[in-house]
Amino acid sequence: MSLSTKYNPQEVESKIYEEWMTKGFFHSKPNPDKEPFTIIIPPPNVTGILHMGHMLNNTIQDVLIRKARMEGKEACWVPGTDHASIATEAKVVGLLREKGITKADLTRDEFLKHAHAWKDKYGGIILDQLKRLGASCDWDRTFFTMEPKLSKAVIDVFVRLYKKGYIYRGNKMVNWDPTAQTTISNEEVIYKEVDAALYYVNYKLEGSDEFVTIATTRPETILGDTAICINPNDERYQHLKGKRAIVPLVNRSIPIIEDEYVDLEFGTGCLKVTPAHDINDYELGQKHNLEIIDILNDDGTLSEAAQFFIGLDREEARKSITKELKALGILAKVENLRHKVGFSERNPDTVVEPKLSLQWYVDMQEIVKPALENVMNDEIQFYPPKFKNTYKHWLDNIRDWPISRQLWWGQQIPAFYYGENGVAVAPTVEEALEIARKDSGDEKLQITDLKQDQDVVDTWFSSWLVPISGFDGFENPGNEDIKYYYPTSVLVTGWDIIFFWVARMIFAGYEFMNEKPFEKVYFTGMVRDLQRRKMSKSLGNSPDALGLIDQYGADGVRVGMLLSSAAGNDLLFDEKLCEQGRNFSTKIWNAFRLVKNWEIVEKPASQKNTLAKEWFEARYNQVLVELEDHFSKFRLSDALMSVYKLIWDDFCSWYLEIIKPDFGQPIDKETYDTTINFFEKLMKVVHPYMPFISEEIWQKIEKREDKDYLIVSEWPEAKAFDQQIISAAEKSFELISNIRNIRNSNGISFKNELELFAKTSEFEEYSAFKEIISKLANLSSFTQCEENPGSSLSFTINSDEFFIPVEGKIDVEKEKAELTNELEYTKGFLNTINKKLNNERFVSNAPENVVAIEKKKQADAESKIEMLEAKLKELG
RNA sequence: GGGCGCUUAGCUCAGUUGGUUCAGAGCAUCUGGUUUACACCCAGAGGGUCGGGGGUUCGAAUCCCUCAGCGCCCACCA
Repeated sequence: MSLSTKYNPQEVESKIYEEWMTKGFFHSKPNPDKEPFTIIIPPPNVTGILHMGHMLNNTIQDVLIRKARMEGKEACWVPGTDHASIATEAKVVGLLREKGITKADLTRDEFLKHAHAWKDKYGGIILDQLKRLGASCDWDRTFFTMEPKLSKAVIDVFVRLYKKGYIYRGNKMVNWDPTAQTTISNEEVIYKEVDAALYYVNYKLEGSDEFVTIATTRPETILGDTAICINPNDERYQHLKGKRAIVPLVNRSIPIIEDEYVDLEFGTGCLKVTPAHDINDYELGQKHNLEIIDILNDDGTLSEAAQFFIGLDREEARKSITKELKALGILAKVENLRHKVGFSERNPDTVVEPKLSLQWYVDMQEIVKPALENVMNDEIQFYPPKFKNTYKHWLDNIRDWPISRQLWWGQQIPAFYYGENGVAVAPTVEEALEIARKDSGDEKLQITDLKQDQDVVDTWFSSWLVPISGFDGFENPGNEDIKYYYPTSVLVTGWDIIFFWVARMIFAGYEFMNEKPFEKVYFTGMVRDLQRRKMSKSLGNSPDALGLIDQYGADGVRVGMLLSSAAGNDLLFDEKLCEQGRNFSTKIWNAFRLVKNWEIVEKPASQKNTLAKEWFEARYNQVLVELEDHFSKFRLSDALMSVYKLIWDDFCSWYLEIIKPDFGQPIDKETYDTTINFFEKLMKVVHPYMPFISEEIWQKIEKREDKDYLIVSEWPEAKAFDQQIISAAEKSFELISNIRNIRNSNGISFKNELELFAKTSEFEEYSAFKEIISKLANLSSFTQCEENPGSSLSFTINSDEFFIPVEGKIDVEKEKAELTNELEYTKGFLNTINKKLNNERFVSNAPENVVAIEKKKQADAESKIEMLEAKLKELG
């Protein structure tokens, strides 16, 4: 079989993925003979396209799932997409606008028709992109959070929690996104520092020519003022107590109230109170029984209630009113102020407006309890554990969850209103009718008398259920899937959604299944650029994910991403890492090509080859143990690095170089077979990281049976290994390196054979590797000696001395300088050891073995000094 | 304002219970090498008083205190 000189990832990857799919290797079903290993994907937005964050996150999941599959577990990775109500609705609204259609012109059904059409056409592209990455998801199980079954679960859960008293409707201050025109939760508000202005405005006191100056960042809200507040302890304003002031422009008379909430230091110490447009003002208003004047429409323009600037946007109104106040001569001054302003997560340019409104809430007080406890006691383990703190802090301060959204794309809230104040919460209108009739005692109520709530629930109110609803655990609580796969094994997600999603899934798990949703949570970091900036479209610093795969191959990109990403750490993405990944593919391919092209001959293996095989076998098993340790701690980068070095350094640089026949010579069959077997073993351990090239080589090694694919092969089990041969080999390799170093620093070409003499008590050990050393260091002889054979370069390893005779071709002065350096260093080293050993307290307190080690170091250093001095003397 | 975390080589980071896994890795840099699997390569080298200071200890990158710088989360002053 001939192998192409160049490895072509594009061609190989699509072919291999196709084969895996056809053979159904990704599909999982409950198998009582196997241990389940389950991952639920963090469902990407249905409108999304693959970005770096997805690539990192899903590569990690794929590594874990592939390893589990090879370990003989029933590996099930459930993919899906999230309907992402705000994001998707915004997208559809935007597209309709381009066609000249506004949402207001459409009925709910018409709008949803458009939305579904768009989703069917473009939604889920991201899932195909994940296939390019090599994601081995069970695609037969793909879910969509708005598909009928999952939506039904959402509705049922709503009703269930309502009946339990956990869901209520309340009129409170909420965060309002005027662009999307919906409520959003606290978690969806992003605070950013902005440069703003602080306006000082004079309010006339009622029945007087005096005035009081307030400071505000939002002069447009003056129109909704219903009080001025001072701190009762403020010496400056004692005279204002009990008086009233006049709101400029609207000429409303408002009370001057007192509250210690007011900060004496800030502004003038006089606070204007607008209960409709600020959370703190609202609370003041409640406390002091103030009127609430809402001067804004839902879209952020000024309402009739404002009296002035009606229909003008908030920002515009601010400018206009400032002008007006200035004209009236009551704008005392304007200062620059840098302060934090809340923006909408989904519309990053939109300032969130506090707004009083009637919304549905989940009461979190009870539901949170088991969720906190079971993370703190590690029943659910966080990697890295530092996120337990963040989690606890949030849960300790948790507030009720506003779940209604003024959108159409999502699950409509199953609340039906009738009569004056009647509300019936039920999954269907028919059931609601029954409840309504019973509650109201009015048997004549008809379906047409019921009006369903127009809002939908928060997207997270559906995604918090996916570990359960993904296995149909609500409608079919006892089904085989949910019994077998739940709780899932590990959740892999970014720490940025720890509150949005992770915490809420934990609540849901305990609330609805009475069991955790997952055993472990692996938090990935954010992918950033080299300047630590977040990847973003506007910065243009986000590489094209698919472009990277085209360029470096999926394997290359996967390796590139995982080379430097410890759990919880942000990944500073550098395309060079992908290059390194691609180079690794090429390296593996070339090594395979080398071996495959050897001519094979029936003859006994040389001692050198046998030794090399024994050593590599041991080394391989040693690395397997390392790997298990890394994997058990989710150190995926370390595990990858172990494999990388095993293949590149141990296998290619040492093993293959040792057994490589001279040019044009054949190799003995036994060594060849073993080497091919090593390839199989190496492809297994690299497979989770580089699924494509490993499978390709696996298939090229020999003709395989139909089901004999690497993806479903057995993960190798670490066997007991010979530690002795490893350390002996390491000694020999060090010797080889030393000789190479001598060649290098003295300009002796590798082509010149050298003689090597050793003055050591362990000559037997070295000479076992004689053939190997001679080959890799190009020696003509390697013999034991008692004394320096003369005109030699020499070096030591531990206390063994080695000599290489060179016929006057070396630089004596340079050699002398090097020796002197080393002598000085060793003397200094000995000095510190002597100090330690002369310290009575050290000798009497430190454990025996530690003292013994120091004594050995002392002896070694002493003999080394002796030797170095002798050498220097010899050189003159 | 409350909380969490970080600071180790030029860069990105490991370093678990204080001592032989202790000063490491990868990348980058430098030197040398190419008719022989691979320049997407091979061989080799240099580089850090572990942020500063103090303490505990026979012994500290590791534990404690303190200072400085950085990052993040939460709350939020109009």
